[in-house]
Amino acid sequence: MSLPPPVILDRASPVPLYFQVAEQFEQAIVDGKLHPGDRLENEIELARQLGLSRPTVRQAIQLLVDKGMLVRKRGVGTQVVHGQVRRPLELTSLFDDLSGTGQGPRSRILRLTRIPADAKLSHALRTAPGHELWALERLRLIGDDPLAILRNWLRTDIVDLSAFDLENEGLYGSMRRANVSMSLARQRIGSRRATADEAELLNEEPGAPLLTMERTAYDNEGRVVEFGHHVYRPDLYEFEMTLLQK
Amino acid sequence: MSLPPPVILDRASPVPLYFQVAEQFEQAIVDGKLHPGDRLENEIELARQLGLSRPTVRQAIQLLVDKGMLVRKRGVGTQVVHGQVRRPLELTSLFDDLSGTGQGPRSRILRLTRIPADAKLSHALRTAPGHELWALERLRLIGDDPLAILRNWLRTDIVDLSAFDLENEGLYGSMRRANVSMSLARQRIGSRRATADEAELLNEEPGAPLLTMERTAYDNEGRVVEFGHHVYRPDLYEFEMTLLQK
DNA sequence: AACGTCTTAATGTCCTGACAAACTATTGAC
DNA sequence: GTCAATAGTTTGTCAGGACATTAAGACGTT
Repeated sequence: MSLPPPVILDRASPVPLYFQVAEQFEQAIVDGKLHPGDRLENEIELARQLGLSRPTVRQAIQLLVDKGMLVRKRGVGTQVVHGQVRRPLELTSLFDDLSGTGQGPRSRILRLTRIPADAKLSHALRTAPGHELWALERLRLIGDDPLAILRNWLRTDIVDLSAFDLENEGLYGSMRRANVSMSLARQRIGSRRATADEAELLNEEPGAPLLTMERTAYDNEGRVVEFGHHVYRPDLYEFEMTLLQK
Repeated sequence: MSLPPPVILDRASPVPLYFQVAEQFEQAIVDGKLHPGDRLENEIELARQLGLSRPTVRQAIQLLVDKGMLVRKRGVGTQVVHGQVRRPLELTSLFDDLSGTGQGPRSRILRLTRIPADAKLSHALRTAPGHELWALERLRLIGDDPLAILRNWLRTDIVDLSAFDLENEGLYGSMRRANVSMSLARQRIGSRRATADEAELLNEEPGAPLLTMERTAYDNEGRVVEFGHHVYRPDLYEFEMTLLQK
């Protein structure tokens, strides 16, 4: 005897039905109502219970399969994955999430100025040399401990920045408000020694190892909208990610 | 006037039709027959030209959208993405690819022994303390330059390892031959100072920064099948990845 | 030239239906 | 008890269809 599917559908909602189903199954997994190893009802039975078509149910399940939360096997069924995937590294997580709860990370703006692009920046941002850019530099802290130095450069003709907006909505929020959409970003994670300035800002010794992350973000038209270079104290930070077999 | 779709379907093939379509579109993008910014025929017309149903064509397109090669927009159409995604970091790329071509990286086995699991390893591999493990340590080189020290631990009851097999097919190949399938892996990328031993092996100064990567791989049943800890010379290596907007 | 409206184009969502393939369980023969 | 064959279960693939929503272009008016 299996549980009814933990789903209540709202056909009046603008949220697609397949998405509602996926979200509620995901919530059931996260909440512990569905446990690793649990098997779902077969697709035809699920569709019948939910009053949906089988393709719609399959589409919902596929979303969770893509997220690594469910696994399907022909002739066997659909099962909640053992060892749940933690939230994968996503585009927006590259920007500071000013959730403001508890003792989470926060950022202090060190500098926000307009500069002409030098050769390196004009190459990274695909602009003409001398093109005007925002140069944003922030110190990221956990409590009173410095965690990272975040440097970002953006074209001034794409987005307007102010210290006030950055404090309230973060860089990503400012870009979204300027209707700058990002569809993909390339990043490289590496390591090097801290410079004297970085060491001082991060309370490290000069020459101490730093974890580095350099990123170029593109919009839907393939234009570079942002270039960033971050350095982190490796004793306080590491990049965690989940890889799925394709 | 648009080009015919670059697709030849083989209905006798065991490869699903949607997959054939996706593969051949992808090939056309990679080969330059389709350029960034190019728009595909609309779905209905594509389906007609290919003699397929629209859902089948949509499934093929969705594969390439998920790979970040195509982008769709309601009311507008489907377009080849500007700024193609490079091959994303995948599970198997974590293991050495002994492609043996040119001056690619190669590995020298430093040690392959059976050891009883200590507390840390039994925790990482979810075994009882004392459980027998393979301890594999390799030095990875580019030409004559040491690049990385790769350490991996696996349960001896899951896979058999030999220096011969590792030289010929790599760790991943050995696991595949033992029917060990991995569906996901968690990894953390960080940085720390080199120990004296590591520094000597990597031709670095003691205390030099190293880029580190720790990984736990799981099979389809959620069991830990491998635990690895790699350290890289950051002047010779960085992790590069592409993130897609979800 | 700018703006609003309408039409057209294309994708997004959802449905019904059928058959194939892989996996598991059952049954019968030896 | 073992093995092969068969049946049952479930997902995978594919087809055809309809309506909704979003986006862009054309056209008329100011």
